[in-house]
Parts: sequence; structure tokens; C-alpha cells
Amino acid sequence: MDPLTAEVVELIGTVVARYHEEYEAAAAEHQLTGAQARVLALLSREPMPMRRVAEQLKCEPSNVTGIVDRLESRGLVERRPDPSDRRVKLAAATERGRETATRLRGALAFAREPLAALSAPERTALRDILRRMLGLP
Amino acid sequence: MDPLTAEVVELIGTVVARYHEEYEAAAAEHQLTGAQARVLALLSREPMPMRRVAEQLKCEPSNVTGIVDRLESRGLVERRPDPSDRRVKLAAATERGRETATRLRGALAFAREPLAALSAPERTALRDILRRMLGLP
DNA sequence: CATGAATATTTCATGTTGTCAAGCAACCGG
DNA sequence: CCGGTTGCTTGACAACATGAAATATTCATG
Repeated sequence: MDPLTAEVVELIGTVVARYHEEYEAAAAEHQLTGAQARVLALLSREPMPMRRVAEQLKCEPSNVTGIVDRLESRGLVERRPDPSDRRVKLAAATERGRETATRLRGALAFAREPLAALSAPERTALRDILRRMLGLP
Repeated sequence: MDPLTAEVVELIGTVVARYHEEYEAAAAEHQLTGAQARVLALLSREPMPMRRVAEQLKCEPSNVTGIVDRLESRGLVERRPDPSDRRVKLAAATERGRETATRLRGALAFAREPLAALSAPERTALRDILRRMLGLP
């Protein structure tokens, strides 16, 4: 692997580590674990079947059961029946859950700290490169 | 938060998710968990006290004990006494551990796939922006 | 329309990661 | 030498993760 690519991979590794760290910290401020915060963020956009949560989290559905259990016991999420398929349970954020998710988003220090070091043109350049990297339009 | 920054944060979130996913997958191919792979990668560079491993991982030292235990029981890592301080145990990758770490690095698909979509000048630009973002020289 | 395959969720057993408190051994400054 | 600090381990416990088995429902096909 050429040195330039190696350095970029290394730098991305550092960004990943830092992002994770700050995400966990932001979650902890609201007495949530990282996994709980991710699920809550997901459900605050729209309710969805447990199955789909598992797909987004890339984990087994049986795992989601426990995470939603814990969120539900704290009144942040609720399970609703799906009218169109009685096998399905729709997980949905409660009003309190949505509030928590909003505060959580705002508390993500990553948006402030490291990104603040970049000028507007740099951010635009970064956005374009990341888009291309991820194969987005 | 302005829309541009919001989008960049979102994109970085996607990169983080994808990086993680592929790191775990590469580790799993060698029957390692993500945490074990991270510790092995660390120790394959140079031996270090358990304490320092915990600092790098940003977790409690007592946690490192278990991870190193599991790596040691598989012959990938060993504990050595520190001649200069008998309280300290130096964790060091074995020969097999170093080989595994090397193969692991090579298997990190992230280096190939998404980065391959970028031209050399784009990589250079990305490197410079990431450096500035992280406050590196 | 009845039956069997497939799907959505949960439960259980198990393993890894993480924390915190307590304990032991070794170092170090008076 | 003694009391405080440091480095590591142990034990108890919670969260997260997987896989297999159980249950309920849907769906396809004969």
C-alpha cells in the first residue's frame, strides 16, 4: 500500500476513534449507552419494526429486544402493534425519547470541536470528497 | 448548526459506521473480536505495560487484563516482567501475534474499497483536511 | 382452504467487553 | 522503615452480542 493511502487510513482511524469517544460521552451525559443512543436516534426519526432496527445496527434481532427493553423501561421508547402485520412490533420513540434524542444531537461535541478548525471552503471540499468516497451522488 | 456542517457530521458518521463494520469483519476472519484486534495491533508495534494499553484503549486497566488473558491463551501475546519495575507486566505480541497483526492490516478492506474511489490529488486533499481537523502539524 | 415453509419477535444459554471496589505486590519519599 | 502511591489482578455486576429454540402469524401452493 502506498504511503499516502496508508496515512489517510491512519488518519481516518483517528477520526473514528475520536468520534466514538465523543459519541459515548454525549450518550453517557444522558445516562445512555452508545447502543441505546444509536437506537433512540434511529427511532426518533420514524417508528420501525424491530427487524429493521437490527438491520440498521447490523446485529441480530434478539439483541435489539434487550436494548429496546431497556429504553422502554425508561419511557423513551414504546412498542406498538403493526396494524398490517400482527407478527411485527413497531418500536417508536415517545415524546420524552424524541426530546432526549434532540438534546443528544446537540451535545455531539464532534460537530463543534474538530470541525470548527475548518474553513467553509474546506468543509465543502471535505463534504465532496466524503461523498465520492462513499459512492453517494 | 448550519446545513453544511450538519451534512459533514452525517457523512463522517457514515464513514465511522462503515470503518467499524469492516474492522470487525477483518478481525472476525481471524477469530478475533474488535477489541482483541485493536490490542494486538497496538502490541505488534512494540511491547508496553498493561497500564499503557488501557490508556490507549481508553478503558480501565482491569478490562485489559481479560482481553490480554484471551489473547495470551491463544498464543498471540505474552506477558513479560519489566526488569526496571517488578510491579509492571509488559504485554508483547508473540511471533504468531505479529504475523496475525500483519495479515489483519492487509485485510482491512476499508483501505481498498472506499479509498480506491479517490484520485491521488483527492487523497492528498483529504489527508491535509483531516490533519487540520485533528490539529496535527 | 388447508398445510407447510417462511417471517417477526422473544427467551435462554453463553461469551466478551466494560465498570467499579477491593486486594496484593512493589516502588518511593520522607 | 513506613505510609502513600502505583500497577495489576480478582470478583461482582451490567450491557451487548451471538446462536438456537419456542411462539405466533403470514404466505404460497397444491
